[in-house]
Amino acid sequence: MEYDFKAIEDKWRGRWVEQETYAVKEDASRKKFYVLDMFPYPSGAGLHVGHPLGYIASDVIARYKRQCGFNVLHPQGYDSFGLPAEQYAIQTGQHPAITTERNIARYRSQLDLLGFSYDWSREVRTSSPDYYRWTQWIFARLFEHGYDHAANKAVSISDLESLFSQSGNANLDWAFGEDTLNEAGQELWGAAFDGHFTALQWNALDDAGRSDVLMAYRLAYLADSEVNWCPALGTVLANDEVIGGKSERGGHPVVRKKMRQWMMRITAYADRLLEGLDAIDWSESIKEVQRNWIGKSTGSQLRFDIEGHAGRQIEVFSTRPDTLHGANFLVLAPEHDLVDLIATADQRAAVDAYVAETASRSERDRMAGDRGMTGCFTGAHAVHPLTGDAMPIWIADYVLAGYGTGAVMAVPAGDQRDWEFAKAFGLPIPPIFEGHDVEAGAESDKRAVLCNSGEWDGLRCEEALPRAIAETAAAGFAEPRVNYRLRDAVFSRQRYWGEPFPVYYEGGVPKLLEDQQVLLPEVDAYLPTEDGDPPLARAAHWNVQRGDRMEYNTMPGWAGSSWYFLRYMDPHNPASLCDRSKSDYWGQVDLYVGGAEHGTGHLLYSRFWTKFLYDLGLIGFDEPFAKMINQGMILGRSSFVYRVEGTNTFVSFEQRKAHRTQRLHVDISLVKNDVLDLEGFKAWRPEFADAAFILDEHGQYRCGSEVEKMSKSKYNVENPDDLVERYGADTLRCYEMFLGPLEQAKPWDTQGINGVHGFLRKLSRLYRNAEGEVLVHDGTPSPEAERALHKTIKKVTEDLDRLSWNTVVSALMIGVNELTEAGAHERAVLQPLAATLAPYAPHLAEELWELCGGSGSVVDADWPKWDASKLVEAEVQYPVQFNGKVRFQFSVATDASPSDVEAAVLADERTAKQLDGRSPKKVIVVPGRIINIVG
RNA sequence: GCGGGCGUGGUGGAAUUGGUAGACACGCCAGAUUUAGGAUCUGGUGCCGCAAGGCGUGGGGGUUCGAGUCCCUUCGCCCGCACCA
Repeated sequence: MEYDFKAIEDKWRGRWVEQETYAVKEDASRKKFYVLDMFPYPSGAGLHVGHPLGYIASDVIARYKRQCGFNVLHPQGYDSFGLPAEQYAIQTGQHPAITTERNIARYRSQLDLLGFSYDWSREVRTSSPDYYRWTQWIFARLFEHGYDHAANKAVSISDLESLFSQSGNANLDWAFGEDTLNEAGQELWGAAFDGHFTALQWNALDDAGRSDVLMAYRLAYLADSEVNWCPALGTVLANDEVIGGKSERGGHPVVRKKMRQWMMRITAYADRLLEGLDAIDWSESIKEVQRNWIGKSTGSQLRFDIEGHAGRQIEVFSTRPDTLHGANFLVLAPEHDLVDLIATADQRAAVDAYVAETASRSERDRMAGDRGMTGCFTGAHAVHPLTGDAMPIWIADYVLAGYGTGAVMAVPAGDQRDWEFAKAFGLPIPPIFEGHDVEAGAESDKRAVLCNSGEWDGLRCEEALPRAIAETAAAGFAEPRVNYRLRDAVFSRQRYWGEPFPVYYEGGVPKLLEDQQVLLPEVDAYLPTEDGDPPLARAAHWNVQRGDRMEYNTMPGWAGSSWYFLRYMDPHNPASLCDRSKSDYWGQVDLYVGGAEHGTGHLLYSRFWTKFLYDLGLIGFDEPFAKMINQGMILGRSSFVYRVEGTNTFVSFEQRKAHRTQRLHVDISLVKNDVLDLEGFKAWRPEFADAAFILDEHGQYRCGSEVEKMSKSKYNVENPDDLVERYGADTLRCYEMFLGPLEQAKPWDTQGINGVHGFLRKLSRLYRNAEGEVLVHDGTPSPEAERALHKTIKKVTEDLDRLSWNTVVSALMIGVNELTEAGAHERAVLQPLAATLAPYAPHLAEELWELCGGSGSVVDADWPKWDASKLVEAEVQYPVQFNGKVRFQFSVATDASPSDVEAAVLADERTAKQLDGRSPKKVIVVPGRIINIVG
């Protein structure tokens, strides 16, 4: 056999393990390259052909860069804490560690089949105590740090304590959140301090009081917050784990509930997370998702007095204070604190009814899309700060309680929603833009020129806005303000299978427990206790290690995945999470490959933790992933049969319309070219054993088909193990890359794999014929063979440099086709060809490299360089256009100058024929490309 | 509604800075070979036309000697966010 892929792949897989081919070490004399895959959650289902796509792509680049002389770090590991293993544990009593271990073993065996160049000695697992020890350590540092906006970095809480004891909290610009304090803390903050305290007051506080105050400054803090509680899963979910009111995993209902939770003050980093996006090479769509998620808006916070409520004011955030002259009413969210206070007697019943109605229908209606404007007048009025005019105060559910201050100043001439509200309730629309027809809709164009706006008349937004922000602030009724949509992240989960917190409580005060590692305890069941405490509360000897009790919650799935890329650099370090010398050497991930579904989760949190670790001086860079590529999904091609209703008769695709039919998925292994294997179908499932068929004119049963997501229930899953068995790993690797651009979603088509398999076979035949005789010899290659080789090297190199994985396979195919035609069997050609093939088909490349007498492993073979002089042909063929249409081909010496070419082509008889007596107006010669004659 | 992306043969796709549109494959057609296997080899294959030639990158318009590529406009599809003040 000329291409015995099975023997070849077994042989080299074994050698690589034996010789530790893929182990890497730091080497200061060499340039590094770090290629990383998003590590998988080891699910029980195993891999389908879609999963390895990104791994193959990153492996190709890792191997290419290594051949180019880089010291390449290309590790793999497992995100092994998570819900499915826990769910399985609840059902079966099986410890999640055992399930996880088994799934990892299965994953590993499947990955090993594909010939990846991972350095497995660096494997990490987030659920291993040696790993989560450092996740806990990072948490502890977050607990011990706050964020100083003046210094624009994380700063130690102990520094803050000494500042407090010297001068209270005056003049500090640290990130804090008074609204997330617990009751005692809010009491202290509001009643005792009114937001400000002196050194004297601070020094007089007891341990619990100080803890309450400091909590408002910590980056990891405890707060009574509204959380997404999922009763079915018995746990809290982060916002990005809730989709349309249902849990992302399992689709269970989620409700809002107030709970005391650990939180992460990611909002402190909002600005840096936003700015950092400009410096990284990610897809515009993911950057945009993150920008939207952070949702920064700049403007003013304005205060409006309320008629008849001296001392009370309504605070409003606006990005367009320059339109203040057009504001003629206020709108509060129905949940706003002041609604109850200001509603007048005659409007109270209506207000109460509207508030109740909003509360009851909020969930479902929020999803319903556009509803008409609803709202209700409170009867109260505010005072316009510039004109003193009375402004009616309304409530409406288009104003969200959770954003800004939960109140807006309505400018119907400038905001479409305000305009619609004004129209719906017959409120006036004061014009504030020159030439604007207020009946036609709001003026959203920022280039519109203001009028009826006092000193700002004649200005556009660009000039008026900064003045408005400054002047309203100077006038004393507003302050410049930046608002974010980003919320702090909930960091507690009521689960078993996650990192335990290194925290105990003493008199209700949380303290770090760090002189020994807090390990995940054994429990008798993986469910909450009868009191509703999380599963960890069941652990009898564990739950009081110090103080009164341990923290029973565990950390969310994203904790371990927020820093794993660092641990690969120094995976076994017992003294620190990653030695600074190692992280300085390996640095940022140069290429990160993974799915796009983590835009607001993993990819935001890991940026946040990276910036924090940078602030602490633990690493020297503050963005983890310099460049990222998101692979598209590989879709399955499902096949369908059509059962005539109420019978066991199946009708072929074309004739199905003549019957009332039911469409059923059929296993794709029973279908070839849309034609059903009838006997196979009958044997597939018992109920089809006596199936009858209505066939088409060729006597065949033709199936319908559709491209959908791969899933077991659709019987359209292609399994990589089977394909490796039939075609070999090298074929599968090449084929997955050949399918199309990596980032694009594309359907899987098993038939196409034959073409790629044939290519590798044809390539093998250059080296060894069907009888197994070696054809490689030391003769001098023909110019055609050399040209084919160097053309291929050039194309493959350039394509890999621009990460165009799919076109590389085409280039190799063309090269092999040309070399076959040229009968090239010379070592001088075939040895570099093997090196060029190595990133895509490493097993076969090793075999052929060895066969050519190459030294060492092809993995370390120098990447071949193309020789431009070998590419030059004596003559160039020019397509000759007349008025833009190609009429004939014209050969001319390569070294002819453009004017020589012009003269030669004009002298050609075919040119005369095309011109038919006319004289050319213009002749364009693009050297090496094209000739265009106008005339 | 807003944001991002994409529309090229029967299919996946190629065309990197404007320079022969459809490379490379799949599929299909024809032939060869082979005691039917999901094998191999050769040739053909965008559309119309016998041909010369014409038409062709969702549609319309423009810039240019030349447009899949740039500009304007319009239609359709996919993804994300969704009343963010």
